[in-house]
Amino acid sequence: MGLNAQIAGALTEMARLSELTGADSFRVRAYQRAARAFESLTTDAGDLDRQALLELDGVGHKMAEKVEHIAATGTFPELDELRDKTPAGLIEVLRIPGLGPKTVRAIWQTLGVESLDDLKKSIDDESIATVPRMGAKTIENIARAIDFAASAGDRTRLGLAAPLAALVRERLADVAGVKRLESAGSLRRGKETIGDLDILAVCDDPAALSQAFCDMPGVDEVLAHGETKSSVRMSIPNPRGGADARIQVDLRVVPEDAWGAALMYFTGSKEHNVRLRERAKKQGLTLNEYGLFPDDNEKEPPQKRGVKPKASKTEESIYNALGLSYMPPEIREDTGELDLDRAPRLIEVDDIVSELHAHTTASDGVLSIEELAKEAKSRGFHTIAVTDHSKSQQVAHGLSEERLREHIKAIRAAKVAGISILTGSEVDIMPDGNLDYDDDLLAELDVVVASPHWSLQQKPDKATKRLLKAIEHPLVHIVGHPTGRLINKRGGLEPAMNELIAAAIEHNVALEINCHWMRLDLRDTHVRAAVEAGALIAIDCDVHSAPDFDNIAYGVATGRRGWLTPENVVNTWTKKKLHDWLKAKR
DNA sequence: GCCGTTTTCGGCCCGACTGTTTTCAGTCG
Repeated sequence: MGLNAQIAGALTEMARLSELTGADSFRVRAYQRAARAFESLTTDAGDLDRQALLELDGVGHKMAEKVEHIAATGTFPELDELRDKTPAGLIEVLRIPGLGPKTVRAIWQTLGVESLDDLKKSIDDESIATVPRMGAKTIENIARAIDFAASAGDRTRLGLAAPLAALVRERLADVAGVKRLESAGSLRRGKETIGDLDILAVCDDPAALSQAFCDMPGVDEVLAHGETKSSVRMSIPNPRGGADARIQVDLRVVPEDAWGAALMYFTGSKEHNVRLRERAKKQGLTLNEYGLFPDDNEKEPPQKRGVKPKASKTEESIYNALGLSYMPPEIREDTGELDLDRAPRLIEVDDIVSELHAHTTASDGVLSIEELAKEAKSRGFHTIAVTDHSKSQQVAHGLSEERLREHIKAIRAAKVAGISILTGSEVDIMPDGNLDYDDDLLAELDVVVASPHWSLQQKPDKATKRLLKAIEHPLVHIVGHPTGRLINKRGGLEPAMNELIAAAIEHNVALEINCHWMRLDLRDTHVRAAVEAGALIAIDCDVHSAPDFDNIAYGVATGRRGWLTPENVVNTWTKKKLHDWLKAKR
């Protein structure tokens, strides 16, 4: 684990433990905010002096001192003190949906519950009923929430959540009187994993919509069933067989006039919304999910008193009324976007006109060279590169030198009208940083994508050297999925990303955003660092079959989360510009 | 614990829903 992650982890733990011991909520929020600053920090915190630490959002003198402690010792005195006082098992109890710090604290102090197992026992022997405000219904809900947490497991990956959300919207769109329907939440912000799905609707007959929602196939539990809000739990079939994943889906029906305010509110992020409401307040306004209103300090909310909002119908009108330009959902994370005079023109799916990382039946793909090229052509691309695996990837039928030479001939012979087919390889970066083919063979290829596939548990300094060596190689164009992580499965390499980015700029190499929803590698925070430094980015689908081209949406979303604009993305370039860049390395 | 174009102290976003109560505490987003 890198230092930044370690700092973020320690501060998050501090926040959780503080909640459990009854610290005031503003102090808890301060720890959470500082933790987020280090989560998204792309320089190594160890390289920052006191002054630089203080410049981070949400870091003051006391926090900086604690951070320096963590860097030196892995912990800090206040955290150690709280760890001594608080059972470690309570953190997992806190993760059960519906159980907050107050309740966990109560069952801990009155019953001595110190872990999830203790909690289950207290339900079984009914001792939990002696805790204040603990009625039969609450106990029943806790029991169900424990089961749900066990079966839901990790957050759902974007590539599984997005199709499910589309399916839900499709079903609801058939209900009479539905006028608007949109996914909100972290799905709309394009996060790599999703906690629960939020669907927002406008409908003439909210009751019918809500009923249809709760009656959908796949719903196995209804949590709430009202006119404006309904919640269900449903299963996502596992594409590889085995146990289904479960996810909570919320439907909210809102008034048409408040659509923009509601969409903004339910899209989040929470931190972004908090900042917006603070900003509104400073301007003598108040912002809620019904609109932006004049702040008259009345207790009753303005919309209930018939006060006319300054803005509410569209998100753009609300941002404008606050003196801001429209913010694309992907950057609404309170990581500096609210300081912008104008939001950048972010990369879009339609900007992508080439694919430089694709496999055929020669290694582990299912398409022939021609089929691949035709599919790419149908997506409006001017160029497709055929980059099958290199020889070390034996499980993927990686190509020996001889087979690659034959393959090059076959690729050159293939013709599909209207698209350039380039020869290439996704060549393994060996653990020592050498490549899997000799230079004279690599020099024959139009495109070289160098990727790490194994030995992915190397120490950070070794991983950095390994990847730097590949970047410095004069024949390499692109470094594919640079960390090799698999979301929710494998952490992958943790190289010093800033060094890689600096080297990539120096050696005119593009770093890949691999679009597969299990990878999304580079991840959003890495992209942000690359964008700030001005590095080239390749957004590629790592195509193995035709539907893989659709993963482009996830890669583009990841780019947008990193504030990526089209100019530095090689896949947006014209054919001439792209081919000139490739040839410059030959 | 952070922060300052009203403030170096005294604020720190807003509302819905649920379940427990009988006027509200806790959780969530």
